[in-house]
Amino acid sequence: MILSRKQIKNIFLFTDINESELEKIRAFSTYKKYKKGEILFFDSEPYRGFFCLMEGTVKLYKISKEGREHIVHLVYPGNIFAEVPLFDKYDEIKNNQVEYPINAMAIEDDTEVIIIPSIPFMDILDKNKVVCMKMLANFSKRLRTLNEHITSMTLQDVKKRLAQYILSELENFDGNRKQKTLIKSPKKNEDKIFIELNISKYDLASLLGTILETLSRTFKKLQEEKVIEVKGKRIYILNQTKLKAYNS
Amino acid sequence: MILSRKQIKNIFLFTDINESELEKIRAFSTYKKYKKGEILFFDSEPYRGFFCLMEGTVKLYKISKEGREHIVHLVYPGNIFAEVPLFDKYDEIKNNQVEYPINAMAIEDDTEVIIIPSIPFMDILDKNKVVCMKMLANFSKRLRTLNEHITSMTLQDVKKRLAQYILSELENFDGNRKQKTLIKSPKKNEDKIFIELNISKYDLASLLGTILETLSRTFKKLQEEKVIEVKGKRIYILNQTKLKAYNS
DNA sequence: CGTAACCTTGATTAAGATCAATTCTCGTGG
DNA sequence: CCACGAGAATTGATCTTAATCAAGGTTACG
Repeated sequence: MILSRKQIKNIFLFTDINESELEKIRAFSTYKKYKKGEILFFDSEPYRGFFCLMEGTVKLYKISKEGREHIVHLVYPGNIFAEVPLFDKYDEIKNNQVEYPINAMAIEDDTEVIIIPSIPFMDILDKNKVVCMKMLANFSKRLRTLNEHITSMTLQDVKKRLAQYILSELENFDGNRKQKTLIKSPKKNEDKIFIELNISKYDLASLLGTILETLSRTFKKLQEEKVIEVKGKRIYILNQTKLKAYNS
Repeated sequence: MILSRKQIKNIFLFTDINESELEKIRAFSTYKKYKKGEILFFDSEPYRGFFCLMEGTVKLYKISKEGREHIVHLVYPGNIFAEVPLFDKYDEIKNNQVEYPINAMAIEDDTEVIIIPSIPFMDILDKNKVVCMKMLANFSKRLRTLNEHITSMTLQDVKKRLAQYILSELENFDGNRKQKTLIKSPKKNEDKIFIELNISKYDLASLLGTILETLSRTFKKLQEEKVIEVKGKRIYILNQTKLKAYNS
């Protein structure tokens, strides 16, 4: 299957590109579809280009020697990933000496991607200042996210991190997310605001730098404090003020 | 004081730029010198441009509500910092609505910087593809570093993190560091390899995501295991194999 | 309606933070 | 050259958070 140019324009990196360049991209990229749980690439696997996510969700994660997993980043449609090696290891890429720096797994069924090979892409980049600037903006955003991620891992306990996560889900997604999720949350039902978790609790634990059991207990604590109410994947916000207070 | 063009060329971002552009940069940038412990900017302070480090060392760090500090990044001469807002908040910069996302402190005497204001710099960037590509490479490198940082914070205990730090100091600095440090370490003395810590143990603890007391105890453990020997700022490596074994 | 995946709960342990008291080191002035 | 004092580092005792181990419960879905 080949994607239409229109679909490719859904990737933020390519929204402002002209039709002929778009056609080139379409020509040299490959399309793939994954089921939930399938691996896109492993850490240390040979690098074969970067990914654009069209549909679904992808987790980027590391695994420790002992087998514990930590999600470094969640990717939503319209965004790209595994683009880092392009710019600091370009010479090695030409000699096929580069590896993916992380693991990537689809965590939804029907996760669709296009894979863009490095060399033709660098050609596009070379001719398109807009793409260049968008890539810079992309990196800036990611650095900001990662900085916040580090800060919350090192300076905040699990309860605070969870509170922060719930709040970030609540305060309407900054364009990182697709419509689908936007519609889902936050919503009101019987006068209660709620969010709908779009990842498993296992993945949420891993994203918050903890384990499933601890997450479960932390949810319980927040419920006991009448801050939230957990019903399966739905989390009702009972006291937003208190929730915000956790993070100063 | 104004820096010479030659000095500005020491900044990796500007090594390949032409003389007239260099002169422009020199003209609109300001020079500053700091003593150990002085603040370059605080988290949330109004953004007034990015920094190029000429001499000394700068720590970029966050502080928790409770007062605990975590160093997110150490900057060495030749490198730039606080450049992130340029690319994801440029419009807000024009309206003076942007803040520094982190704290920056000089941790050496005679720390010298130049400060580059945003708007004229974006002009330079717009006309110089090389600068653009270097900025991309810079971001890639930083993302890689941050990824590793997160991974070690979340998946490794303090002993492993310390071992990793010592090893990274040992395996000769990848250009991030200036000559000075390169000469200092690693060295041999009475047939023993050693490194010389170039930051205080307080800062090292903060960089490793722990506190001084825990760092001290961890050094002790590594000494008891005959892996290293600590003499003030000097760390002798007694068993490099064992040191490497900690990180798989 | 049965099974697998997902999640919760309890008991125990371990790592590391906190609090508190010294000790060490090194630069400065007498 | 020595003494003093401040900042830096060490050590001990205790407490807290979260990981681990183990078992049981829930939910979704064929």
